[in-house]
Amino acid sequence: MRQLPPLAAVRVFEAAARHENFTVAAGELGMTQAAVSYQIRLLEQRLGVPLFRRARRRVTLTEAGRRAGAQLAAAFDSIDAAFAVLRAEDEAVLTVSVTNTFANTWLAWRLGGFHLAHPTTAVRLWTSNALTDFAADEVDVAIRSGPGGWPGLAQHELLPLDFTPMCSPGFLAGQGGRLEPVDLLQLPLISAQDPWWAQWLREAGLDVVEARRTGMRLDSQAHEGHAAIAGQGVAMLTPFFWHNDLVAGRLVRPFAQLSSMGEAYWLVYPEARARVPKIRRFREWLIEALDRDRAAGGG
Amino acid sequence: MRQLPPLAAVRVFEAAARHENFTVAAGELGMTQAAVSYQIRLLEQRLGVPLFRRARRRVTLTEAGRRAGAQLAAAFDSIDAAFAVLRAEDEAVLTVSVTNTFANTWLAWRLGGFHLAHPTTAVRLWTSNALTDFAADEVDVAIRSGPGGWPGLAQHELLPLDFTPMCSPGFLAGQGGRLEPVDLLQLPLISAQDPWWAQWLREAGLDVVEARRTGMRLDSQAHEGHAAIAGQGVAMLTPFFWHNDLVAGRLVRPFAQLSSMGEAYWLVYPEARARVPKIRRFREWLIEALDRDRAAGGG
DNA sequence: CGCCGAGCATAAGCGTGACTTATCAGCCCG
DNA sequence: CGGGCTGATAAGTCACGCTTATGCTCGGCG
Repeated sequence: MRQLPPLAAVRVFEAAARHENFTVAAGELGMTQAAVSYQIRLLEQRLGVPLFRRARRRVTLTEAGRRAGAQLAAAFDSIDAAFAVLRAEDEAVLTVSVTNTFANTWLAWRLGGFHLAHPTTAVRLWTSNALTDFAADEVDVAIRSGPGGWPGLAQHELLPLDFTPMCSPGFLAGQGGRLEPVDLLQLPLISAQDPWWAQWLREAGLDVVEARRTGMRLDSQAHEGHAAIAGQGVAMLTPFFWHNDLVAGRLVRPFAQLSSMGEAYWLVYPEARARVPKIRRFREWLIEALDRDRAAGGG
Repeated sequence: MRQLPPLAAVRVFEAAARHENFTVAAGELGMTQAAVSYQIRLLEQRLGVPLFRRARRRVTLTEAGRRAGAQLAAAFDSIDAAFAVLRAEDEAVLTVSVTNTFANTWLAWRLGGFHLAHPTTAVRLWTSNALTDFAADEVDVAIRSGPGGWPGLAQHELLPLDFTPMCSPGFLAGQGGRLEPVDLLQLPLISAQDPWWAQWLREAGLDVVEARRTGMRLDSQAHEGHAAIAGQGVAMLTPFFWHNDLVAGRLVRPFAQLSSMGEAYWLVYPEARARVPKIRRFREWLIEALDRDRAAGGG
């Protein structure tokens, strides 16, 4: 029966022994010098043997420490090797399946921040509006809209998918500078067949019998928004995605009413991979970046 | 740069892989089955790979798990070996230097409990009234009386060393059934030269000019107490040590006054060995056993 | 000679995640 | 069909590993 010391302390000692320098070891392990000092002392007290000699503002290994350190380095290499085969997959590349809209209006502009925070992990964006088959597509995480509740997937709600009509300032001026909901029935609506229109108009008190089939139909809110900016009509957009364009005056939002179909944007990935480091890092960065944006007043 | 999973989880997995049984692994590691299940799941989520197949009320290793498990077993053996040389000292024997008094009146009667709790650690008692040289005597821990404050030693106060006169019931009857402090000056005092007598009598309001040199002198409270039980006179004893004899009526305590010279009994050992497992186990058992005794009303 | 920076030790305080307890669910067996 | 093994799961607790802040010592340098 083995009688191992606490492995956290052992790991710290191995790093400290390699460098013969607590501060450097702390840096390697991503912790503070004080923590290293603490763990080493713990281990020494447990063994009853000094592992380092403290002298003149520096530490040197004792003979006992040197021998143990060398053997531990090999042991940890072995542990590392044991798991290396299991994570044969590329830890350096994270593949994100993401809708066109989210990629264009938000993610592409922020991804630099992730790379700054985690220089060793490259992100590959895979824009697709279809639901992801994680196994087949070699996708690590997906950003999707929907009602949530996918089985076998961990999910994090990113933002509620609400919407309101928007158009270009020029377009609005052409309509006399202001609009009532009822006016929309006469105006060119971008992707008018989208159920969002019916929902919003219904909530505005207008009884819409049938969806209008006329006008342009685009397959992504990103395109719809750009069409609206170009003055082609009124688009039903999610304010969060168009915050910058609203602030910059490229888009205006004639109505306060904000509707929703109960959907949201989600970050999802297989539950079984919830703690894969690259996935965890991306999740934490994404949620924090969104929080920051919300605190700053929108997208 | 290595990218190791949390080592606590790795250690649990190694044991679980060896047994292919979470409950048994939990037993080996001294934790609950729930904890093992938790750690395995953590590890699997981190690797993104199932290590066990759950089927029919039992777990079997997956191929990935089997390979990793085998390699980990070797790695932990290596870690164990790295420290084995350092703890060349005998983990199976704990040497306790202890005063005659404490050994006879308390420790010897309780030691069985320690052995029950820790069957693999044998305790060797080394009774000696001299202060211990831990290095020279190959003593692990010492139980000593004194004022405390030894440099380089960790210390735990066990009990205050207070004292009061005691004698046998027969002896007391021979004196008319009750005593006043002043009577003591005429009676045979056991180890009358002991400064405890002067201290107690002074606190009782009697001015003792010189220590009495007559009567028997014994070198240990254990012997003094037994002499008192034998009716040889009045001894100055620590109630905690003689609780059983007081309850059983072998000794009586004529006075409520309890004096002290500010000393106490201490458990001490070198600070550098504070976390050596056998020392830690003994410390925890000893302090708990004393607490239990105190809760039960004395030694 | 005195100041500063590098390096480790130490104290205090905090947050979290590794545990425990309790319960449920599946399966085997008598 | 119930009892006795398994493991999974949920909730709640507590230890302890970590951070922050500070002190100390030593060496280098102007």
